[in-house]
Amino acid sequence: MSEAKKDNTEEKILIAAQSVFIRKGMDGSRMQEIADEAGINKALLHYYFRSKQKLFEAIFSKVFKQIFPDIKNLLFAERPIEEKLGIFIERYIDLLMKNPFLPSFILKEINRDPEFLASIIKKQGVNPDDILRVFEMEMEKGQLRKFDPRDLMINILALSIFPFAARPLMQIMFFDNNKKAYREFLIQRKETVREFILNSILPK
Amino acid sequence: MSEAKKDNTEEKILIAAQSVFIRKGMDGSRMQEIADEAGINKALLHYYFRSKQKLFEAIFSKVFKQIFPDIKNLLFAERPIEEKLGIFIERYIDLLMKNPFLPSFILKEINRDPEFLASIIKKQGVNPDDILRVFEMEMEKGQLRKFDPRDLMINILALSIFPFAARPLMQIMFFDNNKKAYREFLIQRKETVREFILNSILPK
DNA sequence: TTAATAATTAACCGTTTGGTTAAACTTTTT
DNA sequence: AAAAAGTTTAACCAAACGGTTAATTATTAA
Repeated sequence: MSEAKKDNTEEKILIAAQSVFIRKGMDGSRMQEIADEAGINKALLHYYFRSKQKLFEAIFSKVFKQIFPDIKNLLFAERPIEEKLGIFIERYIDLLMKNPFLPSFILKEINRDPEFLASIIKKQGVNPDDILRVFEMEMEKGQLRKFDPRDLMINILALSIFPFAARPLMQIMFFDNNKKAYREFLIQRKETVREFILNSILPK
Repeated sequence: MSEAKKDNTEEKILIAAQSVFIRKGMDGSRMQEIADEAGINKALLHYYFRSKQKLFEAIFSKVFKQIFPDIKNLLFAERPIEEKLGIFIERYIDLLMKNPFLPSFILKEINRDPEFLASIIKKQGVNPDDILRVFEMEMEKGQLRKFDPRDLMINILALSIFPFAARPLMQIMFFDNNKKAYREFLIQRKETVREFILNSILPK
């Protein structure tokens, strides 16, 4: 029985596990529920991934990569910085609209087990310094107002991610719990955030 | 036995429950751990609060109130809007620095059980429309650039809350996991966020 | 002082949970 | 075709969990 079948089952498990973990987090998820959603026996989960922890680590690593979209190619391209930032923001919010549970999941788990997070980051060779250096270079060239590039990075992430992470609360408070209205708002927001960020960093 | 002793035990439970729930969330918390931290028998928890759910609701309601600080008095004061917003941002970030686990806790739980959240909001009579209306009035007076006041509100919250909610990740990525450096950054940020927001809304 | 009431605990209970085992079934190898 | 290896399942297990019970201790009321 082989690659074909094995891959198939393993993939069914990964898909189901991602769906459950991402919605309920490590603590809130049950192995039985994952097995049910994958349409297999619970023992099979342990046959493919020895423990809940191991299965979770596989999913978290996979999902974590998604939140670092293909930013480097974009960032090192030969384009004006305001264009690059605009494109990044739009793409990032698009990514989140397609994966609305992602922000809440990541925030939950990085707070639950920060040390595990640190080990993942090391393994993946994420290098934020490259990004910060791009900003610093633009500042020196006079294309950007001067300030701590980490603030800029965190501002971009905050403005993009927060409306998804806090969605239920925002939706109730400011949109009468109208799902469609909030969705429209998020689409609009791609432009709003872009303007907001660019307005704050371009030299007056 | 009475008020004195009863209050004392009840309060010990509330303090312990808040400490545990806020760090580990509903799913991650154990009644035994709360009992231990309160220095009492587990059965006492059920004697004072019938179930884990009930105890959690008591804590969540209490904590939830804290994230709506005394904003109304401030907002309806007779002051220039930029002054009011500046003060609000500073106070809010101060509040979060004193309660660093609050953002992650709230975000976790509003996503876990949004309907319970809705019921809490109703009970507490939070009225965000009042706030939005203040912004709209300032726009009509020409004191603020015109745009969706909900964006402004969400931007303020995002910029203030996100650095706390995503703290472990940000600290590792941008600060070499240096706790002190990140703390300094957050203190600085009170000013940064204020400038950032005001710069974005005051008429050019 | 004592009866009644409230607070507190140790021991227990049923269920759920992550995980294991041994057997059955399927595919591959010889 | 039969043995070996890999895959899948039903049944089971021990630990952890939220919650209950019955008895004990402390406080209040008579």
